[in-house]
Amino acid sequence: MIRAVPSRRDTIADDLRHQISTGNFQAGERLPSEAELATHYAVSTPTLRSALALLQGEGLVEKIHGRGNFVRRPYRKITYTGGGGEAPTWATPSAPLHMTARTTNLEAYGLLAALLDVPPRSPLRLTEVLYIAHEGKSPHSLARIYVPHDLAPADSPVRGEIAARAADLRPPLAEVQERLSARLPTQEEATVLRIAASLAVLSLTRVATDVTGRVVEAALLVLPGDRADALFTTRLTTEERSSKE
Amino acid sequence: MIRAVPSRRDTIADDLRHQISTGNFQAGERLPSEAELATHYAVSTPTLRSALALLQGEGLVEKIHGRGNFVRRPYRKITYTGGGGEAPTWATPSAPLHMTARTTNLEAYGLLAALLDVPPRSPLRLTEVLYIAHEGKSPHSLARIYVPHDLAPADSPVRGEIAARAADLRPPLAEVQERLSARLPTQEEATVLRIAASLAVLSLTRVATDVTGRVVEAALLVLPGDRADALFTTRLTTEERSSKE
DNA sequence: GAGTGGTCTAGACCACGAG
DNA sequence: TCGTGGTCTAGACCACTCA
Repeated sequence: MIRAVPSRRDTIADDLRHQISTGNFQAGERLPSEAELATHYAVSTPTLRSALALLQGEGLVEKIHGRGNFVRRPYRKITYTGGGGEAPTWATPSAPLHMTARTTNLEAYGLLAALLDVPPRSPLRLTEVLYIAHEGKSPHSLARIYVPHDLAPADSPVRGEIAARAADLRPPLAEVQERLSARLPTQEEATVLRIAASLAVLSLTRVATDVTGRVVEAALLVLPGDRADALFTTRLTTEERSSKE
Repeated sequence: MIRAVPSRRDTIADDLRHQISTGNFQAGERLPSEAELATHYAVSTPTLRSALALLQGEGLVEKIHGRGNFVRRPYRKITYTGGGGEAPTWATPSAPLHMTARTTNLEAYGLLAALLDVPPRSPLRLTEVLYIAHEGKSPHSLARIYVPHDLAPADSPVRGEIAARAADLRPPLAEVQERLSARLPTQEEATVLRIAASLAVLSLTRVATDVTGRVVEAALLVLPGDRADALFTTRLTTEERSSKE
């Protein structure tokens, strides 16, 4: 099942990976131009570019049009902590992420209406908050949070962290559903996050319901696969254990 | 930020997508050969192939070397249900998945040792069960489950479902940790699952601990992003709600 | 304007699958 | 053997970035 003759693309990608991992190419450094690399490896530019595309998909290399190919800094892996209730949505190992937020009011339609469990015919007024997390200068992840307009705080300033969303003046949460899938980013997401279109993202949809059964928040999160993962911890109560059969 | 002039690749991909969605190309059907398509769209073969690669990454098209490009059947989306305790790991909407399993004994090393929380120097004897779920004839997803050898059932036959793993003769579970990330498949995974190397997979690592704190199971699951997602439901108890500040 | 990556061409030759 | 996809070439021309 394994190719007897590895393709030139793979050979080149392996070599570049090795050179990056050994520090021959430093993090943040610009690689030689594609033309130079193609000459060095004695391949044509399309072949070399396909090798770079592999590294790009792994998040090792970032291409910037008109400037060059850059070795990405090793990531601080950020862990999204699921389970809704407890405090920190983001477990940040060292440096905190900087968030920018933009608030918009709109009406529920299509997917949003389904998420918020409102009839699509009688649209609900929503407050959308678009968060872009930054790690240093480069964007890290993306979150769109929708809250029914009457539950949104009257003032909607930029807030320091995603966890500090309007969770205070509402009935307590009763249930949080989080659905995760892996996919490639949309073109828009790839542009905003400055990631390759071939880098997988973790797409997370979170719906929070309060004790009255009303959906009080829906969130769409996009976490690039090379710098974020999600962790769910379930502690089983004795009742659950015994009901397991 | 949006390209004013869409590339030929995108134009062709859009057209093929449209033809597939309108049933002009039926599910399971073979597309015209790449040479024919290239002629039809008046582009060169590499350009046409890059358009097909997009559809492949979306799971709409399956390439089979020497045979052609085939329209994939629409997927039954399978939902992996997290949270460990409750019964069904897989929520299967209609047709159940068929599982094949292979049991091996080996020793914990590297990643496995870390997962099972044993010192890497004194390797632990493990039983590995490799599951491949099939939907009809084509592979669906992949699971590798590791259990300490002394906890594995003496007989290790092929079992009907993944949930029926050795969970009966052990101390009850106390905690389940599930870590999810999005990435591209390894070459091996792509081969086994017959998916494109560019189709994102959901990678799930599950570690179950019993009441004594011992790791009794580690599982590595690979769920292709086009046919599976994961769902976590958290019901908040009153204590958790009140401790939220 | 110089240098970079982005897209595309019009072929060539190789590897795989089925008859 | 024949038709398919897989890989690769050696350019061309366009678009973006920066000085």
